[in-house]
Amino acid sequence: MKKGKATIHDIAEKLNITASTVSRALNDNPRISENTKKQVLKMAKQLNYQPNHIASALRSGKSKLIGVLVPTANRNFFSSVVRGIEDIANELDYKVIISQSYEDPEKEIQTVDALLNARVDGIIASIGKNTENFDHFKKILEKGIPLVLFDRITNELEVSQVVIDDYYGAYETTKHLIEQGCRRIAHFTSPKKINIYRERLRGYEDAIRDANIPFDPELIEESDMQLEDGRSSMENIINKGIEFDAVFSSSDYAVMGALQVLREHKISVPNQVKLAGFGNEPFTSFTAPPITTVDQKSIPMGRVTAETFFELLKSEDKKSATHKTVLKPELIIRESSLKTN
Amino acid sequence: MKKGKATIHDIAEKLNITASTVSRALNDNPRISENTKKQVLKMAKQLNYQPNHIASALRSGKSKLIGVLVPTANRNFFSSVVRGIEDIANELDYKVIISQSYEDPEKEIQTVDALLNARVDGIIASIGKNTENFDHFKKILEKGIPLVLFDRITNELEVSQVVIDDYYGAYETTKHLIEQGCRRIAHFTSPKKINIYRERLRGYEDAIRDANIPFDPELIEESDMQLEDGRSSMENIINKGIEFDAVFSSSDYAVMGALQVLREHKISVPNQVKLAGFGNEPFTSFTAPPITTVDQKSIPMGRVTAETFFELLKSEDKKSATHKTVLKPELIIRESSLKTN
DNA sequence: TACTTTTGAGCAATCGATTGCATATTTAAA
DNA sequence: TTTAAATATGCAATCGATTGCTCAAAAGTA
Repeated sequence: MKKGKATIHDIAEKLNITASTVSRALNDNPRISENTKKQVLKMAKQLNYQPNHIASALRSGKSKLIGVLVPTANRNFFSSVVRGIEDIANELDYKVIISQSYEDPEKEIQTVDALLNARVDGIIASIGKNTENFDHFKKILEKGIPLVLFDRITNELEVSQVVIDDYYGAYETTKHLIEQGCRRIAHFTSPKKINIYRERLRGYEDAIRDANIPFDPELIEESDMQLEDGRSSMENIINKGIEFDAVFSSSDYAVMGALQVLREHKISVPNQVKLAGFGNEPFTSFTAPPITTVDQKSIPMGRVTAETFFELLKSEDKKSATHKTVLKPELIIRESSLKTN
Repeated sequence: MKKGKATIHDIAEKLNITASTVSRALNDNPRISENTKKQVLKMAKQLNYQPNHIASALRSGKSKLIGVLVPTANRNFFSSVVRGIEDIANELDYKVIISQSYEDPEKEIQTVDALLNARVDGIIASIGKNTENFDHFKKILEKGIPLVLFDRITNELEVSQVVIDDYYGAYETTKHLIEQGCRRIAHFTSPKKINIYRERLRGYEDAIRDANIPFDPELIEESDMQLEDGRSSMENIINKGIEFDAVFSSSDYAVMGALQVLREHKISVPNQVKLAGFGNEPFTSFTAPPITTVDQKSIPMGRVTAETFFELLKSEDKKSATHKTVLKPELIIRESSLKTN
């Protein structure tokens, strides 16, 4: 029984062959006879041999580890994407290392470094919302290490990316609100320069214009989009006496804040004001009334991201293997946005 | 610039010393002179040296990797614990590998094996609710690999564990409902033989008895505790015509289901029936009315679990370093359980 | 029978860092 | 001045698996 770990050398010794032969047999190398392979496999089982991935990683340069970098692990969207990634990675015998940037650019840089140090075979990331310099991501690319971005992306990098069609999601949502009779739709967005909010705003604007409704900048509220921010935004609009009959928020949390404030002001949803959010956070279906929102397809996004990643990993020419996938989000219509006959 | 990666040998060559000296210098070994250390550090920076953790792991037998096994990564409670673990692990230069068992005992076994194969330095796990055989965990212990369990534990294993005081949480919640005037409190629980539901049931029963309220088995509903299950349980009770004035559910999801059904039956919460859940899932504060629940201290639990883990890792004698931490949960009282004057 | 191929395995170097055991150089003590 | 004790490095093996190159034996060809 020894110290517990059997190595290829132990197998080799028992069988009176060399470790190289054992290694080749285990890797099903055609240069080894069937007979030898059979014996090796049998002995491996008998000795309860477990390959040492670390040794193999050192020699082969492949760690079978993927680094996943998300702003925070405990947000439903991100943890669901991680789940999707892990689903696929495990099927292919890869392990997922998870790290968080906490939306802090400094920490994001360190974390990328740490992942690189851990010798991951590649990185999947969603960019923190305060990140404006992308040198740390460029560094990954320069090292020839596969990189795939999802959801929070940037155009400054030539990388594979997986996103949902934020523009479409926002356009459809806004259109839906208009169809329900709304003409003065407030929009909550973020001043942050990240793709998702920008695209959603664009979708909102276009839908408004296409319906020949004048765009009123007074109806746009910028904030950090947390629940509290949504509350303030709503209060702002109400206090300024701005006329509005709907709120379309780029974040479910912010729209939740709006709902609370409306309740407090005894403004009825959806009778007087209709609401829609974005993200399909679990809670949106549990509120009273349930909130209309846009599903971001988080688990599929994780799976597609992982698939994109492994394609890239296999490809010879990283450059030309770069491509962008756009998933269609789904408008989930619930009571908060429905016309009350 | 070479191929990009500088090794200790490159540093050694430039400085006309040996790799051993460089290695010692980088590890701040007292046997190396301050002067040499300074030079090595300087050259390391100059060559942009990044230590190869894989090589170090192979030689030292320490991978600086922790395996974290959870039923599913995208449940708020688990992802928050993972976040807490990651917080601490990162401070100590450890990386976290995450894997999921999907509540499937078979998959759980495979996953443990995979983590062991990845040569993690230790494992932190929460047991799947269908797991009844613990041999795979015993195997971890037999190999002398540190193991810490959190939340979903078992008494069949002599390991360090971190849990909340489920009994206390349930007792306090039930007591609170009684204080609000309830006498016929239904309890939703699971038939699964796992510690958390058993303890919560015990807390419920004791609180009832201590208040001299007769225990009525008709008020106990067993299910898998998902939202749909909560709905059925509530329907059951209503349809059977069982008298009740409160529901205390061991799961927030199930109590959410109950709330929906009560709404549909036009039974007013908290006027006619009071509600309390367990878990403090984010949505519970967003419902109408907001739901009273028990906070499980997920992020602290993650941090404490990680701390327990690292203590164990450092300790010489794994056996005696085994200990159990019990965190106090917090009853979060919200409108759903409050007496309406 | 003599010569070329094919097949199956072994040898030894390698991946990069670590570490027990020398060894050389100083410094301190006798 | 001689010897003992520190101090600073070097040497070489090691962790376990992989792989280019070499070589012997068996099979095929002329």
